[in-house]
Amino acid sequence: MSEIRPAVVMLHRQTGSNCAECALNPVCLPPAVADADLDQLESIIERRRPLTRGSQLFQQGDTFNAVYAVRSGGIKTSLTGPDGAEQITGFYLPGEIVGLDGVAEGRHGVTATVLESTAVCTIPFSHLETLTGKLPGLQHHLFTLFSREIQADQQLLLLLGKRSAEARLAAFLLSLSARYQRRGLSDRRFLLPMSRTDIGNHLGLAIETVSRLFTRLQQNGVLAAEGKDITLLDPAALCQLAEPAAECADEAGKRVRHLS
Amino acid sequence: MSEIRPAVVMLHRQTGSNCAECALNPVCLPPAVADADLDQLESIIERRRPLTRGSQLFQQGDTFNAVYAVRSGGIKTSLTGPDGAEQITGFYLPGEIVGLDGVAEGRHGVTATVLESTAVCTIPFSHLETLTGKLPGLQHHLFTLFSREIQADQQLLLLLGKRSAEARLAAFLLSLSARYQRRGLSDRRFLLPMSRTDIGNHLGLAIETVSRLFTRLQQNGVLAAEGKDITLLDPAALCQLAEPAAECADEAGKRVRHLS
DNA sequence: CGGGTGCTTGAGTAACGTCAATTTCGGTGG
DNA sequence: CCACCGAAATTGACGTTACTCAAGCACCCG
Repeated sequence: MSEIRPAVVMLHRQTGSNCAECALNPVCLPPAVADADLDQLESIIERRRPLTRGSQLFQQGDTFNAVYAVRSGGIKTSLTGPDGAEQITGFYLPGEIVGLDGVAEGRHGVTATVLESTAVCTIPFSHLETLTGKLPGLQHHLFTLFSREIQADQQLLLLLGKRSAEARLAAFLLSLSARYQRRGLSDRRFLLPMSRTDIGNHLGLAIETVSRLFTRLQQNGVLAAEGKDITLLDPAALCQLAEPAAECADEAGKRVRHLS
Repeated sequence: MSEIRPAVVMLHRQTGSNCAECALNPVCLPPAVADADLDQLESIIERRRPLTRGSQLFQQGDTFNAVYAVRSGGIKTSLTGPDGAEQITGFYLPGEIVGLDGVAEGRHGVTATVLESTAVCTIPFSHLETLTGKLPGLQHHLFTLFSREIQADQQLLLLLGKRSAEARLAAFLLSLSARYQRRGLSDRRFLLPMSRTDIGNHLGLAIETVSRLFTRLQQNGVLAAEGKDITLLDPAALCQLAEPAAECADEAGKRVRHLS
């Protein structure tokens, strides 16, 4: 419909074949490593050919060998209960690290599934661990990544435990927006790498509820959605919805109240 | 009513004034450290006088300096949204480590509040980090602790996203039971260190719902509750409730179906 | 003994889930 | 390029779970 293509695709070929050239450098592992040590890090990283939609990086219960940096595309991690109920615990965008949960028991606690054609860097954890022993900066950075994962999960707990369906979806979209912006992409328009079903699952909502919410947000002029192509028309309003009674950063001095 | 006192109190004076003597040794930091190196670990640990109920170990937003090992008592961590909504993200029992989330931003992402008279070991993180650089076993154990925290949060996500109120409470009680057992205490009878309000908050339920559930579980003979003194009469039934359609370890060969 | 806090119980309701019927989209082969 | 198929998404009607509001009770601490 529009001539402008969403910005997501831009990133694909900017990720070079080594860390120094990689466009994701600032949001991945390397920032904590001095240039001189970068080749040590690189020597342990394996790059595989792109994975196709629906394939799995690892499954819940698999022995834990490596963590994975997403180079392009997207990954979801999900947890299956004994009764078969599945909860998507997170979505991982380029530059983010998947699989950190597996260290504890030596087995992965979640299943990692590819959302769209996706390239990853495989980082064998035992090698990484010996390297962190030598590079204090890298060790600290790895602690930071663990810690960030914990904080993300806890933010989601707040969302699932205390927020309305509307607030959950609003917060989710804002989170994606911020993460795209951090990678130098548009924070106003982006392509959702996941289905509505996945969004609903992740937010603890029925898919029908998610669908109705998208419809409502469009009716209220907060966003425009053409399938997975999302444009945030009024981020401030979205923020109001996400965090009732919070002071949101407003762009044009307007305050927006709860929409019916 | 009964002559038997709940087992929780037993632990209090078994925690010696150093790691080697500490009864929690197997569930805390030291298992990964050779005896020869234990004094190095001890040298960085500070032991404070016990904290009183309601006091705070740290607050959300405080600069991150240390992590804390619970020696006796109990701690809750909670996250407050911009609108004031509060979500309790976890409860920490003796031997568990609080504060790992703070590494990422250098500030604590949660507030840690004391539930009952509680003693902690303060472990300055910068010191711990230099030590982990020297002791690979300790480094790995620390990664494990991070990872375990992530897995706990993700299990809770599954609970909040996919389970009924009844299943949430059942799973919560079983989790506590297992953790007490791990510390050599009774898995059948224990004292809840937290209030019903806290339980409700943690599980994303209204306090009235929690209260009603306790009543119902007692009517069904699954457990007996006298205030915070809980006795699990039928753990297998509780497990059935926690994980619909799962095969629970049953003690007497009886299968229990969903109770109305 | 009083006041407060925490817990229980009941009645009414709202938010969200379930079920079901269409419609749209994306991929595939003719 | 178009026709077709299945999966994904939308929309509506209805049902249920768990929340809210409200009242009463039990317990702890001063």
